[in-house]
Amino acid sequence: MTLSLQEIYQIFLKHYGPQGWWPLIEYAGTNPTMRGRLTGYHPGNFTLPSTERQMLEIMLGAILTQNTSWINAEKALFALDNKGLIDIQRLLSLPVDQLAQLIRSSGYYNQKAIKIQSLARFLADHPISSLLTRTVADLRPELRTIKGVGNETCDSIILYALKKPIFVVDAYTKRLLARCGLIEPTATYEEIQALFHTDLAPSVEVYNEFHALIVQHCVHCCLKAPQCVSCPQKEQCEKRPYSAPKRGRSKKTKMSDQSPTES
DNA sequence: GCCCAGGAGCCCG
DNA sequence: CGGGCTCATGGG
Repeated sequence: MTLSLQEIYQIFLKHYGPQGWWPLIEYAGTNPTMRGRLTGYHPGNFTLPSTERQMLEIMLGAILTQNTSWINAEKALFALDNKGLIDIQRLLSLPVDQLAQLIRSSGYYNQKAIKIQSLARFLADHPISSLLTRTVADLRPELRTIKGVGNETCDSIILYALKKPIFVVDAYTKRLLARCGLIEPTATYEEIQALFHTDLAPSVEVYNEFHALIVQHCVHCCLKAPQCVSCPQKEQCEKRPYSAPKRGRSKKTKMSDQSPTES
């Protein structure tokens, strides 16, 4: 018998506990041993973010962590904070190459510098205070016009920065649901998201916690090579095979031939 | 050294 | 509209 999404949520919450997302550096920074961790920043506190500064930090983190471990993204966030750059106007006035160097630890830093400035440009024209009064349906298509804000980043911004109910789907979500037999491996982002929106009543708290729990579960248990022995729902999972989508490395990127026969 | 991480854009059939 | 390629650092 396949589990429902509600049942999976309850099992994960009981097994892993509240995750305290989205991580905010002021909560990590007070205790150096917490840095780089995905959990424990402010578990159970859904009043955050409470300031526009924290909302901007979350939006920046959403871009910095694209296809990148949180620990590397967070280092870049600390670097920006140290320069007083978690600020829309300062981000815009900084030359893009300097911004790129500051966020080097997050990888793809040239692209992410452009993405961050395109986000900042959008926010300069659409103040966060004005975004907070709008509906999800209204917000989504407009945020998607920002360069570097795709499906997941867009929904992370809406849910975690603006605290409006939309479910964030990521590669982990797809892997988990495909293995459990709740979706086909070919399911699209919208199809997977619709499943959550249909089966769960709209709730910022539940969507927040569930997505964070899925990440926790997939990082520690439902890995590329699944560790089913430690899975809290192993009895009900269909354990279908799932091969991860290809990650651009199929062809070797040789930087070795820099100068064949230079004069 | 190798594998991988909370994607997105672009280009192509 | 789906698939392949590119972008890139740092931790395990």
